[in-house]
Amino acid sequence: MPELPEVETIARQLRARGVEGKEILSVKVNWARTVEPLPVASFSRQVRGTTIDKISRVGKWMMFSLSSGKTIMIHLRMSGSCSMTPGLYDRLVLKLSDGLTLYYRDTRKFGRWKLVDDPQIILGKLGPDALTQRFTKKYFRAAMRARHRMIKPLILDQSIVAGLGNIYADEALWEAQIHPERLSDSLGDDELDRLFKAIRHVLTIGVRNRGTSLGDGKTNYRDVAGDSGGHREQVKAYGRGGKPCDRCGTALEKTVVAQRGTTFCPACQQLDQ
DNA sequence: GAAGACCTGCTA
DNA sequence: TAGCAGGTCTTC
Repeated sequence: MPELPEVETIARQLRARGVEGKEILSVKVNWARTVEPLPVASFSRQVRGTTIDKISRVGKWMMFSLSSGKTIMIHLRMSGSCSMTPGLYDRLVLKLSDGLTLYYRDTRKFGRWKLVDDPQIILGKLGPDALTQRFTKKYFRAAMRARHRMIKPLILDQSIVAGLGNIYADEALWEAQIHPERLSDSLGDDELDRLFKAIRHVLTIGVRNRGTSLGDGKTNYRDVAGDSGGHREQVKAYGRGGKPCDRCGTALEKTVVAQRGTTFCPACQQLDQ
């Protein structure tokens, strides 16, 4: 669930709540596999007593830089979130100085907290973050042309561009009017430029709206305050199968592309170009 | 490119 | 009760 805008929202809110600069007084791990590497005891021992100097984000990774020189790298996967108040499904709890407590919540238990010496070992495998200057039109064109793959799974590939997940991929393709199964090396300059712009646009709007949440259940994204994010009303494609396209009124189609649920407009996003 | 694994909760 | 879900990794 959490993609770039949701992770960015959480990172910003943790900063706003003063988590940076706090000492970690204690660590409680309720689901052992959240933590890597195991065992939990050594994770806790290495983290306790350090200060969270800085919170940052690259792609869907959030990093806590610790005063020890180590880094906690957090990946929320499908259902991870952070809160300053306790709740069901808290898998890891950090007691911080000044009376703050950070609760890591994760219904499906897929998320990970990795303690690493060097974040680059993980970040080095990622393509440029979609909202940084490193992600350029020129890079994007070349990366797409260099491959012969369906465009949707390609823009979901974090080693090519970091940050997009299933929702924003569908949104970007809808906005650029490109069929999700078009082959990457069949796209013209104008189409690639449109998609490049759309990727940046949907993510930027997503951040501005503090992320997206669909449905109302416990498994959905929540920000640090427990809010569901304001981007939900802005979604044009994802989860709108059968509903009319905002652009042309044609019923949106729900299919499966590369094993992922995919919604697109069969009129605006054509396969044969 | 596809399928299975990791998990739980919600919807049909 | 079966099938599905925003992510990634491993193994064909």
